[in-house]
Amino acid sequence: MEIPSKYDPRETESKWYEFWLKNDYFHSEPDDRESYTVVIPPPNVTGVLHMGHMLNNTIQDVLVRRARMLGKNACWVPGTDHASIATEAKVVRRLREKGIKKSDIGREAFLKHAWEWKEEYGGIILEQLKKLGASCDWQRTSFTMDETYYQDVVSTFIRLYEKGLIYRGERMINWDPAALTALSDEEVIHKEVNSKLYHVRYEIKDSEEYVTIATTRPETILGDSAICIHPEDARYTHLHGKHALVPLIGREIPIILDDYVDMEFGTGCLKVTPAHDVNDFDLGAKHDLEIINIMNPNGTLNENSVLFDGVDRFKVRKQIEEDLGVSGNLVEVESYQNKIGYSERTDVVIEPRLSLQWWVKMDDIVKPALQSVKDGEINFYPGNFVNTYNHWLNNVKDWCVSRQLWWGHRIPAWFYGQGDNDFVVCVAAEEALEKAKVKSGNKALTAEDLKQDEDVMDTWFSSWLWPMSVFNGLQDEKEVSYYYPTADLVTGPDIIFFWVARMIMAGYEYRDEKPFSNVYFTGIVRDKQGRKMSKSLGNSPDPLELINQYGADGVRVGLLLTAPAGNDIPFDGKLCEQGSKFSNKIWNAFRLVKGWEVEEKEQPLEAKQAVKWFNSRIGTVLEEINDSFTKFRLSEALMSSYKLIWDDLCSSYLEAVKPAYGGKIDPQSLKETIEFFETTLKIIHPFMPFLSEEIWHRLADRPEREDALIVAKWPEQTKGDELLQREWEVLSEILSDVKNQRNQYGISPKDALTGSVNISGKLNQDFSKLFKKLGNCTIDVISDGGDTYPRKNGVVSLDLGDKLQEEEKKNLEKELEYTKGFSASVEKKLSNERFVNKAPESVVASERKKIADAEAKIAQMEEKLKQMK
RNA sequence: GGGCGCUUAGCUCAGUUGGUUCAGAGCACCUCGUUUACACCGAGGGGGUCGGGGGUUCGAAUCCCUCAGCGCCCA
Repeated sequence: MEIPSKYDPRETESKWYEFWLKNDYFHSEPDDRESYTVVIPPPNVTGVLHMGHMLNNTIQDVLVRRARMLGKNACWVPGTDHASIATEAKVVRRLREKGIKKSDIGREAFLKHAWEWKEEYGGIILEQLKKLGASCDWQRTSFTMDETYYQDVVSTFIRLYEKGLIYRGERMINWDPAALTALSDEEVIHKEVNSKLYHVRYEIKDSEEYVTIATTRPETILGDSAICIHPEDARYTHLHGKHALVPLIGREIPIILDDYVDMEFGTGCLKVTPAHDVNDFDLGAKHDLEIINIMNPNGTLNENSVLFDGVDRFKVRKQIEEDLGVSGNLVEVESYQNKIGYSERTDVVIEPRLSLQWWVKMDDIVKPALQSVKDGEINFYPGNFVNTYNHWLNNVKDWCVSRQLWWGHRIPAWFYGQGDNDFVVCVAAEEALEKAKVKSGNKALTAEDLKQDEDVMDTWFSSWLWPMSVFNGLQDEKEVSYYYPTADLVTGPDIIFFWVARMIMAGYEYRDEKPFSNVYFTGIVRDKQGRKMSKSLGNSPDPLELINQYGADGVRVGLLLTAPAGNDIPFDGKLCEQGSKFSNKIWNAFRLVKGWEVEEKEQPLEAKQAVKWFNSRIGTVLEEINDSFTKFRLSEALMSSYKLIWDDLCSSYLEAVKPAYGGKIDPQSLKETIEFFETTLKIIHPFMPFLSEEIWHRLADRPEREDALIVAKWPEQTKGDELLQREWEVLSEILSDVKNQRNQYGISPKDALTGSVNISGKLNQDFSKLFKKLGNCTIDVISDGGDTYPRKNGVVSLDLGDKLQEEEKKNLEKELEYTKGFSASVEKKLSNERFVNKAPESVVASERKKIADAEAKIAQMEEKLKQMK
């Protein structure tokens, strides 16, 4: 019987994970049970496990494990995302370190390197999740560039193109000069920065006059096409119809009129640069202005800038400030705060750029997505994200889905000529040729004349198919019709638009059905100071190190203890410590029970009472826990379970049934105790899978596959007996009084005490044996004979001898004062005529009852005090 | 600039439709304790004008207005 007094998770965790894997408990096949499906938010193949993954996947595992125990066919699909930009950037860097340039080796060779990279690093996070206990169906591990998945993405592009939902168009896009690709609006992060507002004057042609504009980007004046003023701006009426000269280069540009200009802002004059600003582009289109593109894709200026061919945009900004100063065109430079767009992936300043790209038309595809959330078909937890969601969908712009990258799903468009419209869209080259012949009317076209679009699609254009494609749902109904719609999605609110909204759109587009019923948005894991955890700050603990230190169970508990849905988690190792202490507590409760020796005898009354009480507690608490789960209040479900085990099972129940030192236990109590233990292990299993499985197998021999805790049946919910529990509370309150007074007067627990206590209502059970056992005291419980829920009146009065009577008197007086105060407050309420007249009858009656109770109590106490004198 | 949300004990948060003295939990803190599962423990204790102000109501942490501070999203 050498069970160590400290629980060591390191010894058990790997053992049980192996066991679960070996017995295939995580694997799901469609059958006649209800399905419960969760798809993992696929981590990037570039990533490493961080605290966010830990939280997110702990939550998923808790939900999945509980669903499995509820008898559902639980299926949690893991996988990874190819992360087009991020991965390509990493591969490019790695190649560069080897002295290889992407453009030199060409597409095919580059992709070979990328795949190698993916094979090397792609599965790291998933492997790490196993340490956490994640019960994913590893046989179903998916990757967004698996062959069938690739086909799905391409066919989706074609499908939407053929439905007229995808089009090719030249528009202003967000250009990432580092990654050399277009980005969608969602991939641009706007940051507030300190910049400068340059006031620059332009000479008016054929006059001595100047007009002054303000700009934060002086380098773009080289691409100016006009100066714009408000038609009603009296200050500039004389300039109508004139021309200005661009400083330094003297190019002539018109002065145009448009009420778009804000007369209040700056000087009321606006320079217009259609090629480099979204608003200017619109203005340019309206006024038919020349579009002068002065920038290369990599962010250097080109020959159209006349002066700075090949020089980087930020260098030019500095240089041109100097040059404008010398030429006398720089009027003023003021410091200025504005928001600048940065690339989410490369963190360089985004360049608005006119470009020919592929777009998804959003206005129709968005409708069912709005509707389903509005109708409650899909529920968000916490619910207030619905507002954010609606706001985005109602204001959404078309989605730029082409990326000038190689790593990803190549756009299935085939060009046969130089015209913007000289292309066909289909999967394969042969088919494309046939289509091209028809479209062009040129029967002589050959395969050599066709050129596939060089670009790939936005990564989110593949991951929006995730809940369907992981079941091969675009190609085969067999599995998808069973697993789809999935049940719960657990993800961060930061990708509500990127991913959640688009999955909903794709779901309705393909299956006319939601992809999931519930979306649980987790918070962000922050450090103690509230900062987001990041590699650069170095404030993130190493998750695997944490698991090593506290055990996976401890970390899981620590993460969930203070994590209501949507709230950020100020992470503190202390929380995990609490988790591991809890593990140890359960472990020692198990040691206690395991150490009991049996003796044939009647079950003592106190044990019977404890059994009845704890059984009732389980009913009540389980109801709370189940309710918390349906509301996705996981931290509350955990806390209820925590208290059920620590307070009710360990502190109360086990103390009540455990045999006296050296004594043995009766068989009935042992049997019932073990059953209770098993029930609590089931309840805690979703949160603490390893420890619970370990003890489960130590409590009994369980050789069969279906005997394991992971597939045990979640406890039936029974109704708790409130009166019974109330009586037990009175018992605890009385014992607490006794202990308190022992403490106060320095009376050893070994000295037996006698005393009495008044209660209102009555106890249906005789607790004398429990008083003796738990408090080493004999207490005369004096009931007032009422029929309400029992309630302790006043402090237990102990026979303490004369010298302690003063103390007791003081207590009694304190209690009396309190009760009088209480009585007075109720009295006051009742003496308020408006209350008596307007409040409901039942409320008034209950107030009257309170008075009556209090007065009886006061009378008792006063009587007692009199006796003491 | 537009939108959403938050402010309750030292910390992190509960507080359902206003109604028992309803101001709670966990942790932290303080005191005591090596009692025979566990010092990763046990017993006990202190601690909040529910951000400020105003209003509605018989009654407000809860509903309304306003001010202050904070957070997030979008432009």
